[in-house]
Amino acid sequence: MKSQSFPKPGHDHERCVNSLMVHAETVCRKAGVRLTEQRRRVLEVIGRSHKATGAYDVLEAMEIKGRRTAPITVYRALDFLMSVGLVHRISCLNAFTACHYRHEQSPVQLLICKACGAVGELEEHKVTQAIQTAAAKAGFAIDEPFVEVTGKCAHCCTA
Amino acid sequence: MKSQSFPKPGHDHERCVNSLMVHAETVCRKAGVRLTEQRRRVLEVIGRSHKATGAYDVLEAMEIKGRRTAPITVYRALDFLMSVGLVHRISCLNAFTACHYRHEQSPVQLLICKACGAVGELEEHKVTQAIQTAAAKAGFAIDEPFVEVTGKCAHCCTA
DNA sequence: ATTCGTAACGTTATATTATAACAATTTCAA
DNA sequence: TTGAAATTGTTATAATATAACGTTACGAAT
Repeated sequence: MKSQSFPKPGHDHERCVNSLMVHAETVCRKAGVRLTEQRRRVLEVIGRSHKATGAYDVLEAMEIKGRRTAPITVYRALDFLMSVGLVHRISCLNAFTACHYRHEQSPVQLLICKACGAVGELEEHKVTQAIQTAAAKAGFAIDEPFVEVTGKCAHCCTA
Repeated sequence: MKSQSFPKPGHDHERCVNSLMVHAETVCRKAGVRLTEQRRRVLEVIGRSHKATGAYDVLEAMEIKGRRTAPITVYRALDFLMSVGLVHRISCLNAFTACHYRHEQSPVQLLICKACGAVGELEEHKVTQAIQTAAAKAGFAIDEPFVEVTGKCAHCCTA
């Protein structure tokens, strides 16, 4: 799998999800943390699309026979998944997206298509470096750089 | 006033606020939009510090003799102020900060000090360009790039 | 100066997103 | 197997943001 990309419309998404879940197992095993049932379910729901998913959307999708779990359950799973780099938060939308690539933990740039809702993940070191340089000039020590770009993806541009 | 910077601790903040309000008048006059009393009050409150300010903090600060305006009033003013570039939204904090510089409308990078809460504003074209280049490679047409960097400011680093 | 259309604001209600606090359960290792 | 820590359940509530609709203020055109 590529280390960065925008999701192609019509790609084999089932493989995509399978790969995501297998990867998740690997990541958690290596880190010595537990990918529990709840966490797996939350990741599966978010991974079903490349779109931004709200916490309450996840909640709804996890509903079984009218029985829904509490919001806190989803938020706890999300916090865990973000801590291991399997999910990205999209602040400007108050939403989340699964990390479908292998850039675990390193800074990512998110591209958010306003037309189709898809979220692309980039890992451009030049962007990160430019931010690092700019921050350093101001004497600012970076903890985490969040880059979220709204716009129109290639597919929606041509369509 | 510099076009970009991190607020110096101990700077003359009163001048800072005065300058902000004068600038706001100018911007609005030029744009042919109205800096009404409510909008002015909201901007004044936000401009009082270089920190991130929540909408409900503004609400509280605007309270006169126990009488507070409705949240929507603040949000409407914030939407207006953002539309003319006098206020920046800080998505990762669900908060807002006054724009103390003169980079109206062009993309800005926000530096958020986790120690003292101060927010710095940069306008580094290299950052914007790096994002532009990266997005272009992915065929993505940028609408707006949000860059929010958390960390520790120069003053807090040495303190 | 009047009036008329639009922009701004007031008012009430509610939607959406996120967390607190504490009890019960599960897990894994000693 | 038992005890500490991690996870989850349960209930309640906090924090952030918007909808809908009526009223007022403003400014341009007559």
